Amino acid sequence: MKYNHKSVEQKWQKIWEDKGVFHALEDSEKEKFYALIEFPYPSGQGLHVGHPRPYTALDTVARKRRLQGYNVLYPIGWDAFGLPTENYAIKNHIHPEIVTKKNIDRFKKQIQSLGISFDWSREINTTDPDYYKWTQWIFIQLFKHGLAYKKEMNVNWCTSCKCVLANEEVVNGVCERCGSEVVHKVKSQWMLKITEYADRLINDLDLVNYPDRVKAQQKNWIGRSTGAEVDFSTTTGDTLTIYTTRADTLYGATYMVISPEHPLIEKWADKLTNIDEIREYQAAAARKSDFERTEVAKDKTGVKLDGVRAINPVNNKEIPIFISDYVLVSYGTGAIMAVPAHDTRDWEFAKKFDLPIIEVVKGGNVQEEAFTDCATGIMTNSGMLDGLSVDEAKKKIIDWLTKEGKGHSKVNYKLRDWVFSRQRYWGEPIPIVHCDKCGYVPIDESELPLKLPMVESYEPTDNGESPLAKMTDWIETTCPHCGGKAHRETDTMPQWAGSSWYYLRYMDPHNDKALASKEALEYWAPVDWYNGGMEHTTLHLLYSRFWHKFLYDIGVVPTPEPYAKRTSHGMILGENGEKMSKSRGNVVNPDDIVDEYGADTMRLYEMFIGDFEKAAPWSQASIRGCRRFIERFWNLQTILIDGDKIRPELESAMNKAIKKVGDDIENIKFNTAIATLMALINDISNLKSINREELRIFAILLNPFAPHVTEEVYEICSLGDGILAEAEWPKYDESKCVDDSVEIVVQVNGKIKAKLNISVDAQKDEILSLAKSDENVRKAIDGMNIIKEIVVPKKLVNLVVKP
RNA sequence: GCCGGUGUGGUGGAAUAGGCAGACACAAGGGACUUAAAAUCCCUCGGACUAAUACUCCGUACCGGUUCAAGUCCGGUCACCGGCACCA
Repeated sequence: MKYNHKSVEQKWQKIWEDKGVFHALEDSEKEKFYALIEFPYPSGQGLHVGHPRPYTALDTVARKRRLQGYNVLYPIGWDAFGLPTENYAIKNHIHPEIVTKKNIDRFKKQIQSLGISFDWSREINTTDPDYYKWTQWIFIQLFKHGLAYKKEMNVNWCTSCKCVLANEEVVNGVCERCGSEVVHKVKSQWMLKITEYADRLINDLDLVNYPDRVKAQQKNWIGRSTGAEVDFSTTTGDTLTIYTTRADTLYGATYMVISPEHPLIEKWADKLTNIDEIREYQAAAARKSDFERTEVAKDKTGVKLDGVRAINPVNNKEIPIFISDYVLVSYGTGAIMAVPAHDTRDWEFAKKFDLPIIEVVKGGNVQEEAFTDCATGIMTNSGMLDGLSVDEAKKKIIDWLTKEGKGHSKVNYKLRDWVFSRQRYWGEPIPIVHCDKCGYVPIDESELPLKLPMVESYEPTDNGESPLAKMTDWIETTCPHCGGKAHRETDTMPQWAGSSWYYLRYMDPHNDKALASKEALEYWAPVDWYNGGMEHTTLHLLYSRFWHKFLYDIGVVPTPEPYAKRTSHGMILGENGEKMSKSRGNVVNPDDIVDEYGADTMRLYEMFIGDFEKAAPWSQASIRGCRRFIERFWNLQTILIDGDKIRPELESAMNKAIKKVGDDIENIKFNTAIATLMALINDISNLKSINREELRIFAILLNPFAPHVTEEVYEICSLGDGILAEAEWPKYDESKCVDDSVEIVVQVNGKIKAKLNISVDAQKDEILSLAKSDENVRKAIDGMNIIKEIVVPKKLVNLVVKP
């Protein structure tokens, strides 16, 4: 009896669709379970085998939860704004809307062939005006609350995309998307004040169940540090404020460094005798691209400011001031006190410019290298701080500075505000107009959505303006505030906008009064389980937590965090162990696998391939093992016998399997869950028979992984009215998970000498005497003194002997 | 440099809370069935020493430690992967 996956899979997919069995229920009394995968970007390349890994994983969880009686929401949609589509549209002279539709159709067909239990009635699309209406609405709320502002600033500019990038989108000095060079440009940009939420984005990580590596990465990115701001007076009478985390080393400051962009330089220009040299250094620093700036192991460079000196507030000593690009204008105050004895960068600089190095913390040899250990050092050469530990000294000096009005404690973050404008066509228009009289004014909410106008050309402009800037008809409008002449914002939102709140829309996707109804939000929020890639940890995941917290603050959503639990899948690599990509020629298309082996085999293999959280190379050969397993399951029909109870010979194995498979699915150990089922089918094959109850349970356990073939067998063998229709996830009996007898290992001095089958409830003495009576053991202990006897019930015996 | 992670057979990978290393698969080799092949079924499968599936020894990146017992815990080293990177 050959298993025909094509007809069986088509049959069940049609039944599921016709009956709408995966539609989440409104107004249900049942407990809810909201599972979420990161919605895909519908690229022109179609799906590759990496996409279904997370989809299948949460599908397995979702299907199991349905069998456990939950009202499950497992939705999908399309994150469809973005550059590749736009670039394709430009090249082929097709409107991006048409390209998007074509790509979505293809993705949808491919995903549907896998039999994932998505609720397609809630499908969303970020480029749909009915959807981006609410993206724009959120932006307006951000604006009204002062969290969106426009600012002239130095931005990252991708030379190939011709578009600004957020800090998060610059990787190793190049564009995250296309790998092209990123340069600095001064432009007026829309910004979102994510920094206002920095503390809560760190602290509230305690409220959620994320993997430690995700939490660590987010904390790292936000980069909170606690230190102090200290005011140094200068010989010009100006105050130079610096930020430091080592206020304790204030007596060791032998010079100051300010960034090349520091505003005091302009102020001091006529007092500086070497201003030409300084200007030259400033210009050189400005010319550097991000790539050059981030290059490692650079030599320290800088120029001394001749004509101005700073005064150390603790001892009134005059010290020189330098400019150097190792001090960043965008962090702290853009100025530092340099303590070469206790900071490696300052040490390098001091050695190069031959500046004094004064030890103020004992414990190292500061002439050889900077001593940066805070834990063990004792203060010295530090007046009032002498003899204190570093921690004590920090506290004392900050108290002193505060009292004297010369400084105060201060928290700083590496996180910067989010650069939110893009000079491209295929994104949400920013719903703001500029009026000469009223400034920036949001359009009236009743005017939403502000639709993208049809344009002739989506080509980005070389002068750095959005393609929309050429649309004079569209740009010219009236001010919603005063009715006077105004013009529209021509930049669009970044791709991250639509994905920052999409999980809310799934809860109530067709609502035209609100982004989702209060009732839907109350019932479904938060997302119970969100799986996604590690690459989104400091981008999408952080952005969406920020937006959610804002929506929480203005009373739109009922929970402080969007996602209760986060898991992360590893990448599926090509057969050669490298990342799958078109250029490497190692891309595997899931369509071919589904066609040849079926969706169930494909799903099973994706889950069996290895630890879900780790990367795993694809192996065409290994798939066959999964197909064999499906066929062995299918062929259980041929050895089916009557019986409505698990037979004693399978009782322990089946109870253990129910327990193990259930636990493993919850703990994302899908590979061992499947291994357990494979081992169970081996046991069953050895018995050469399976009864109806055993087959029924086996089919239900396998169903979340291989939903088609299990339903088919369930139906053919008349095991019930259908797994989805009526089956419940089986329960196990803990008392039946143990065998009557267990194998006990007998060791002598830690070496295995025998294995004994002993009744589980055998007592210590009994086990010992049985162990000692084994012939091999007797030989090993003969003529020796037993000095220790270790008995671990149900596990082992270890006899420690000496001659 | 800092933060996080990983290192186990020919391969992918197993091994609650320190207790039989290699589950479950793939590949390989041998056999059965077959005119033949495919499919299926059975056997072998870390290494050394062996006639042996008998003994014994070695073996979880490397060095050392704790323990009756270490892939697992501790200290150190190396390699690789991911993130951050002159953040004061």
